[in-house]
Amino acid sequence: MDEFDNDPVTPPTPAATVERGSGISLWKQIAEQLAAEIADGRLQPGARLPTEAEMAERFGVNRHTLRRALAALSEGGVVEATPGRGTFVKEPPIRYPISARTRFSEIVSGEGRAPGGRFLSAQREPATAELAAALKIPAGTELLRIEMVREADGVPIVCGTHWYSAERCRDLEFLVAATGSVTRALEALGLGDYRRLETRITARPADEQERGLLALPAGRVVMVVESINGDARRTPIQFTRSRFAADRVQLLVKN
Amino acid sequence: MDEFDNDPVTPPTPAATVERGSGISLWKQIAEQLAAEIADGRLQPGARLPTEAEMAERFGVNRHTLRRALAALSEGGVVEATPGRGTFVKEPPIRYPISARTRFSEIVSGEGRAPGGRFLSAQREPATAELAAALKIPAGTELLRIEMVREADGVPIVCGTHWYSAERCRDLEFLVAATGSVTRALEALGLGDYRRLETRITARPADEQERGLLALPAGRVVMVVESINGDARRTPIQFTRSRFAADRVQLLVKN
DNA sequence: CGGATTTGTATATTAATCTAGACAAATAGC
DNA sequence: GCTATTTGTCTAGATTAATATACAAATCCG
Repeated sequence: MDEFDNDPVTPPTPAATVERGSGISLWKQIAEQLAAEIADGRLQPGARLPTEAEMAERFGVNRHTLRRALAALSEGGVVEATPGRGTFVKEPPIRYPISARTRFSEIVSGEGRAPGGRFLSAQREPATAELAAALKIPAGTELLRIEMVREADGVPIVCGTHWYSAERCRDLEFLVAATGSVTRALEALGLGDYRRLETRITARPADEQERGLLALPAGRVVMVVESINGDARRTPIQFTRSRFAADRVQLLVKN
Repeated sequence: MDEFDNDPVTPPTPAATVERGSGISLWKQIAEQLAAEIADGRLQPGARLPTEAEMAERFGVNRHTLRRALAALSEGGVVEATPGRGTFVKEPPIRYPISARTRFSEIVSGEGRAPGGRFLSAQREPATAELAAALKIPAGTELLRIEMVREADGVPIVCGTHWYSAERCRDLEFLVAATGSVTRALEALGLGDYRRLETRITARPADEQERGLLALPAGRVVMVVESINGDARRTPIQFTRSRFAADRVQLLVKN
């Protein structure tokens, strides 16, 4: 038998200990410990961490030291703090593949989250030169413009503008409102099999309207994804400009 | 193709870099890097490290910082520094099993090192009470006392005193001197199959004589191993008191 | 609205880490 | 033995990490 046997001399501490003078700074030790708790699921995404004061006491450390640990985690996008509310484990970004056949609800479901969305507005307007070129139609042709916000588990992910050549889908706006799904509305019109023909991606700070729609604090970034979608014969039928909340989505391009 | 391709933009530095403000102190980073070099064989046991000044420059830190890294390694028994000579990668301790059949030369050979030894002296003396009890003979019986030092790769490992009951092996001392091996000398006397009957282990600081024989600096420790060895019929024929240099040997007791 | 809670920010102080330079002590080679 | 080299030790100062308080600002709840 071992001299130390199995005697539980050390109390079964819930592992909230740091070691001073070890060559690893306290904030780093704390950050690693919290990151581990998040990584192995003891702290679920969306969960609220104890208050800074509580954790500082738990680790036996000053609140400022603990805050530096949180700052490191926040830097790495692992947690997010909001004044007055607390610090929360960040939801992992949705992995959003940009492929020929890309459907929001399928992707979100595939990530184990509940897809949703809001229909904002629909109106008719003439095609600008850019839209006309993208859709290969004469400039000034009347288009149907639809504004939408799409959500996962109730949090907005992307707001987007869709333009349809109006003559090809006269009742689309009503169908979208009725079914709540662009995909299903298009299916009803026999255009269910649309596919991406071209996609352009860029990014910039979210403007005020986007921050409102996506519930983003100031300074956050949106990824702007413009795509031209066509039917089975690769004829352009739709142009979309979507703005994804960059810290909630990771666009995935397979090569 | 990746945007960064395989262009070797960063020069092929021999990995002597440290990161400031990373939450890990410089000395720790250096210690870990050196330990890695030793662990993966880039620095062989016995090899001399560059001078402190050189390494300090290589890592871009002050000599004191580097010294703290070396202190940590020295603490862990990974390196050893001697003034005026340099800092050396420590030889790993010989694993020395204490079993019924324990032969120095076999053990050292088994560790891939060259066994050796020096015969120091032989004299006859009467048995003390302790020796008499161990060998189960009357107190005062004349014993043969032999002093030896045994080495591995030329570095002394253990100095030992052996007592034999003189009448059973009158010419042993000459045979040992001639063959250089206790084992072979005993074999010549038909006592080759001696085995450990009992072993007692303790430790203490090395005295002056031991430090001389084992080339130990002041303050080092010897493990004192007393064993009673017997013949095939378990009759005691030999008592030994060996002093192992504690930092060169690891005694191994299998259970 | 108003109070309680919680994160954010500022300032000052103490402790740990790193730097700088000088010199002593041991070793090796001539 | 003498000199150069290398590790050991000391003192002093600069930089970074951590602590201690205090208060502002945002959020939540009744």
